[in-house]
Amino acid sequence: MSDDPRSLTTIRRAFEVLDVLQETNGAGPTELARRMDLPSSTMYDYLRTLHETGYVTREDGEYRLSPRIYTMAGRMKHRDRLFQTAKPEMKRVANDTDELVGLTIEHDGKGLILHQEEGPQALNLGTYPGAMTPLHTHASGKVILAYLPDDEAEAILRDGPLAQRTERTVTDPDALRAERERIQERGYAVDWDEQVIGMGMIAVPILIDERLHGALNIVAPTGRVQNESYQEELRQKIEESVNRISINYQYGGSGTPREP
Amino acid sequence: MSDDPRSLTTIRRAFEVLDVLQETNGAGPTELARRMDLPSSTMYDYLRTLHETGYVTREDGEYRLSPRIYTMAGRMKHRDRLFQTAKPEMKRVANDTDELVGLTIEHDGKGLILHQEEGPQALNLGTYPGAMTPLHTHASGKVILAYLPDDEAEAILRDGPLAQRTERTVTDPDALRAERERIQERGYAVDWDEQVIGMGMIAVPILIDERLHGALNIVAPTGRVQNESYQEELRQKIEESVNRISINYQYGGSGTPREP
DNA sequence: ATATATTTTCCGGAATATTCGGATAGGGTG
DNA sequence: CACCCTATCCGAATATTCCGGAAAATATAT
Repeated sequence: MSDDPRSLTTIRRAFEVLDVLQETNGAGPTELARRMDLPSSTMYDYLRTLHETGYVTREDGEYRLSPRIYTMAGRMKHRDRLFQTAKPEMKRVANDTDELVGLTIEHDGKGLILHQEEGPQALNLGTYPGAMTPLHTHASGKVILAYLPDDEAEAILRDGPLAQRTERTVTDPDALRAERERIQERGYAVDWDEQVIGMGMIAVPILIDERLHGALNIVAPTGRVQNESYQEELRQKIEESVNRISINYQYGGSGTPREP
Repeated sequence: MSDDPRSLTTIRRAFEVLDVLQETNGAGPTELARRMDLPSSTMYDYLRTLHETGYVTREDGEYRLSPRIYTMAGRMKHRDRLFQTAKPEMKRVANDTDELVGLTIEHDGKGLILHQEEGPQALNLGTYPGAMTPLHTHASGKVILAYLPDDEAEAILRDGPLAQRTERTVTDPDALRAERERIQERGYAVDWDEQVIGMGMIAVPILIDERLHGALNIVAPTGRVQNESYQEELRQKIEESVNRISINYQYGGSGTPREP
């Protein structure tokens, strides 16, 4: 539990409380104390303090995560230049194609959905902004793997385990290494049924100044993605979109929009 | 600084560090230590621990908030029943009217934008999900004030100060009390130029089981909102939408969607 | 209604985790 | 190469956390 004797256990525990609160969806000191194996008087002190900070709410004896988290995340996203430049483009493509358009970045060796725009009829199979997924399980992640520095990509492939999400998920490191090269040559990646059955994805890297900033992808039902001409059409659309994003990112407006 | 001697200062400080990190957008121990008036060795301990938790990243000596916040907020939102039921309705209205549709909830005496859907051409004047604003400065907030229990509303009006956002912002408590009553009678609120010049808003309460869950609103340029027949049209659309939301909220599907 | 069980909140003192000055190492700049 | 600034490391003092147990509050059972 206390690995490094120099790290502040009080802080580590406080965040563990947040994690547990997220799972329990509202609980009292006793239950939380049980879950974390602490005296409930201690848990009480933690909850009281977390409540003071505003990140935890207390309603009739039940403590839960406070919507203040939304404010922190929202502000951060609002100030993110990649998000700001990508968003209008993603909207355009989503409305144009009526599919689901996603923007994924790498964080901590995993894929994190930074933003998503859905066309009016687009189907969404349970992915949402903020969700983290293993990189090797979908086209966006594989694009990221392909354009990550070799050593980082290799570390991810080597240190596994590489989760098997569906029966089509590629989990063999050598197969994934081969795919990295193919993606680097072609400049995009496609998958279907590898993360979720019925879901296909086309993804291209967002490279700015030679540096990988993320991947833009379109999600469509497997059937449609298998159709080569449609796949080609979608691919062109997101490639164009990425071009505009990278131009606007570099030469575009002020950067940070105003605050309300 | 240390108000209540029984609250855990380590936790309070840790969250203050997060706040400061949010403002600085990347900084080293020394700068952060200066800002919080602490020895930099102490700040180092905090940063090191926050980094361990995963909520802070360290890249070449610069510490910053980690995208992990997105994951926490995203999961929370994804599990929020009000959001889940409102979202498809908001999309429909946004595409139908081509304006900006918002869902605001009350938190800590202020208005918090839980979600926003923009029509393809909708203009967005700097509001974003997660943003918090004083309730008395826009239609959504006033609807919430009107349907909040009297004592809570009164506390907000009494304890001021009521910020003046534009020259049209209503800051007189008595005027706001009168408006509460009018809103309760009519069942909706309208404002223009009260929060942002050029921005008009129509808002209706989301009442489920007699309890206020939030407010749904449409934002449009002041000029369009001043047009009575258009205003009426928009109002009807969000009222219908709220009806569907409240029905689906009560009798709708499973509740929590699947995780990816 | 009354009794009983359970949970939340409060409190004081012991134990120990945090804190801070100072030492060291690392980076950048003229 | 010397200087300055910053990040990191360390050990000892002490202010904080932590826990057991009491009191209040709440829920459940009789």
